[in-house]
Amino acid sequence: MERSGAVAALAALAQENRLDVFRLLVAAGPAGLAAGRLAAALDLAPNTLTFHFDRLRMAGLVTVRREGRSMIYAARYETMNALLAYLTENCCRGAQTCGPAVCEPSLPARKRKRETA
Amino acid sequence: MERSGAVAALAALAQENRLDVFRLLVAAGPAGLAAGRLAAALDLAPNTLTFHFDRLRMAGLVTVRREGRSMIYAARYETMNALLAYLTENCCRGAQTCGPAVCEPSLPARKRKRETA
DNA sequence: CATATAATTCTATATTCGTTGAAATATGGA
DNA sequence: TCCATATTTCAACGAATATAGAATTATATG
Repeated sequence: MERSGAVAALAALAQENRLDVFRLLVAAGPAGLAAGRLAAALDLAPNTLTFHFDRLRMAGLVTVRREGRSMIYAARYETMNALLAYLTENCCRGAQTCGPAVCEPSLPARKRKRETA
Repeated sequence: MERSGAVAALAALAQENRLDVFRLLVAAGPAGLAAGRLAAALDLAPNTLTFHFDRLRMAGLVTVRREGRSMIYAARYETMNALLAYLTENCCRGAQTCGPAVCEPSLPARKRKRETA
């Protein structure tokens, strides 16, 4: 990730409602959540939410897919991890002290190629 | 760290010049850098830089101290790490897959209580 | 087709942001 | 004290941001 992409992602997350949206999507995992459900959960007007979704999407932090009448938004872990990598790039250069700082779905242990159980 | 603090830190970093400033400070370590040196390095007007320093300082991302005629700015790793922790909080809940995501000075291996060498 | 649901688009508006230029403050040295 | 250096403060301005209201598009169902 380069600087402009990092700034875009940071700006997208630098807003209370969007940060809430993104955290809910991260917690929701790859299945994502319908726009309406998020609107209800966060008590936001649907058009306001659309505005915020656009920001998140332009920053590459979420994806959308249509499912019937609903639009399902889901977190893009790849971008999130690239951002974390960019932010920690200048820290403890070369030392292993710094963890990889990765973000993965919260509830992945279902259909994975058997590991840890 | 709570949401408002995270938003403040994200907003502070969500600007090209400020992100550059912060990364240079992170790379510079606890010794920090004089405002003038950063102004020269980034080719920014001194008053513009003051504006950005204020944002970073209000977000708790940097500290200042006077040294002669110069103002020395330094990164606050503590806040940076709290932000990283907040961002990765909802990721792979409970799994060790996610690293600790910490940010420490780049060149610390000098006066530490002997470890790893 | 008519209607309800889900979400988006468009327009407007108050607020905040980033930069600039001029003036002011603080420190150190002759 | 006088002057240069280092940085901040103040005022102004165009640009971007976040929200709200009204109208529109898309999908499903009777």
